[in-house]
Amino acid sequence: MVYTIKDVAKQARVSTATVSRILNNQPGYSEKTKAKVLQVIEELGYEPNAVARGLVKKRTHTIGVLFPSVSSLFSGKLLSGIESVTHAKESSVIVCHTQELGSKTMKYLHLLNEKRIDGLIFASEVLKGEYYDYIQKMGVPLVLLATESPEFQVPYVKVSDYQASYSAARYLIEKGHTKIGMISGGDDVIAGIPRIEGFKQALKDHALLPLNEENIFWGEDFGYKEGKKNFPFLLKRFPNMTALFCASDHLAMGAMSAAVEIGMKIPEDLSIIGYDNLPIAEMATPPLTTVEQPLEEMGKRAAAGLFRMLESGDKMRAEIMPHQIIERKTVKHL
Amino acid sequence: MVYTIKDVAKQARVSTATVSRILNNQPGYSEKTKAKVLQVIEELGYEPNAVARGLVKKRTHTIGVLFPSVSSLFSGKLLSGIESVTHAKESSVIVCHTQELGSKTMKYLHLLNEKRIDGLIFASEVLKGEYYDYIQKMGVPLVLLATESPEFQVPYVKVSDYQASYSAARYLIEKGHTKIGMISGGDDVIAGIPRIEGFKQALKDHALLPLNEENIFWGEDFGYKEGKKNFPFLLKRFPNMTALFCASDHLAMGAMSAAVEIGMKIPEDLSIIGYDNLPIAEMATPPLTTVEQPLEEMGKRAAAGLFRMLESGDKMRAEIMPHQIIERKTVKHL
DNA sequence: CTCACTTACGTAAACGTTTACGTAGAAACA
DNA sequence: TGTTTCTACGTAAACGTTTACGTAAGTGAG
Repeated sequence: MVYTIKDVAKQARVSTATVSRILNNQPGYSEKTKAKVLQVIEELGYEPNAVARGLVKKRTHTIGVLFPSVSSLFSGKLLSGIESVTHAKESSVIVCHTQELGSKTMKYLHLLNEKRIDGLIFASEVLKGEYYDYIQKMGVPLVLLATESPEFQVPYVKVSDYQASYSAARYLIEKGHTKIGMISGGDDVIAGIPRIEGFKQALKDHALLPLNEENIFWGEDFGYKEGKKNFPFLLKRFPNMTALFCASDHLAMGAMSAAVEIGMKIPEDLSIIGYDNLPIAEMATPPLTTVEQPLEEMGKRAAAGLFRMLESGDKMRAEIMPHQIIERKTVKHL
Repeated sequence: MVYTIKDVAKQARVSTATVSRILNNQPGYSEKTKAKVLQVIEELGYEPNAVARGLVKKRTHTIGVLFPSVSSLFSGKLLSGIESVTHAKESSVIVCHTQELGSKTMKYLHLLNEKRIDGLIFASEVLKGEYYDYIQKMGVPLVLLATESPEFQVPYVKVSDYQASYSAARYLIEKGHTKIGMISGGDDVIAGIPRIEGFKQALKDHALLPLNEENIFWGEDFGYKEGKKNFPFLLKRFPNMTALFCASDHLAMGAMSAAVEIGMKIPEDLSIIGYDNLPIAEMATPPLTTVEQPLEEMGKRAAAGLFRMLESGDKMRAEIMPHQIIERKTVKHL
């Protein structure tokens, strides 16, 4: 048997209004009735129905989070951050993994709209016009996480891919490297191009490389297999390379694996630096030097910003999170 | 402006009942009115309010999932499976990460109860009596995932830890090893003890080891650091070990790292087999041989079972999922 | 003692659906 | 033609809350 506010009211010989007031601690009752009502609540094990409450308050205390994939460490860390602040706000999060399929994304958006979520976090994927328009219609606050939108003005939380890549390259240069290669993860506007540009700029600023870009391999995605597959091609094009910047830790792991398979030693024969600082970076042999994105903190910030928008109504502004080089064992000082 | 069923009814000059019938395609209207209503819906961009619907139908099309941690690859894979079948059922999943804190778990349970979720998946943690009792009171179907309950009769989906560990040990034996060590991840009844017992039984069945268990190191948890920290202790106790079974891939990665740091070669000097087959296993250098748990499939099964219970009302029975040895490069044939 | 406030409630409408029940007209049948 | 059975709806209650509004009793000032 699950009880309602009416049962409580009846048992305590008061009206439902009074019970509701006590529950939401608003004024308008004596200490005596409060005690009585609380006692009845305790006895019955009554818990308010958030669905009914949501209906009248037009607030469900639920936010939606859209990820391309939910099973990667990357999403996991972001989600962990989001979830912890959301829970602290007495709310909960509905996760959706779109598998980067537009149709799935739209279907999720409709579902979330029907559920009348309070707000939305859109993570690590590009915000298409179709999505944006629909979210506008939904009328809920939106924040982008680990991505940004050149097209629409939407608050976001991310590190600067350009600057972080610049840092990675400069780090290698400071360690005495001059022949530096890069394996990129794609040509998307968010994480693809800026990382390449940051890398190139660092080399240029130190008057290092020719401009024909034979030292950059443009991959298809950011995965392990891609890194493993593409490393040999890059090496053939650029055989005297002494250091390599990979646009993700997964790519770096793949490249490292390919390198040791052909008998190279890391970091003696080749220095490698990754990007993300996923837990695997620490577990690699040797442990991977990489540039850290504070993923969990980013998730927290995004959620905190969303709740601020919800509560105060004013817009959140973009937050550029600091990145950081995590020095481990894959870069050799020449 | 967000429209309601009343707006649609008014515009289409019918009653809300008719609109509702059309929306839920129940009989009771002509093709002509249906067309008219659908047209109005289209024009207004009306979408039904799932909150109101949930209130009267007493079904929210939302399930809850409780994880100890949401940022591990392990949870990620499980969640991915759960999420995909849940979405196929037009439902959504609320994730909660308890951080293995009892107080947090109870708080989540209350939250989920207030939200009137339809069902609950409880993953990879032991189901305490307190939780079980409360969930019973909630009156929603429950399935355990990657865990089981010796105490209460609750359906679960998992591999047999005992058998999987037995297989791992037997695999090493078949490769000619006789001096086999193990690093365990704890002494809990679910994943700790059974893996140790399976391992011991395999050795016993092949008349291999003495019974004093100096070849087993009982760790505190299943993490990388624990593996790294404990490997040297085990090696000291059991110096002529040629093969090692670790109760998780993370432990194996840690042990591997510790081993190479003291100059050992894998698999020449020591063979290692892990447990889980997380993505990192493939990315390790050398790639880690391990026993696979089909995590994503397990997530799918658990969710599918939960929905079956919801729809048909009958109990789901426990499902033991098959495990499998994934042969990679960390085990040498003696 | 009267008047104005305040306190402590209760009443009932509203939130946006679904659905049991009722009914008018058409169709079918005898 | 009269009776019955469908079909195609409409009416209104119900789901479990919150909250605007009303009101009776108590309190304090003059």
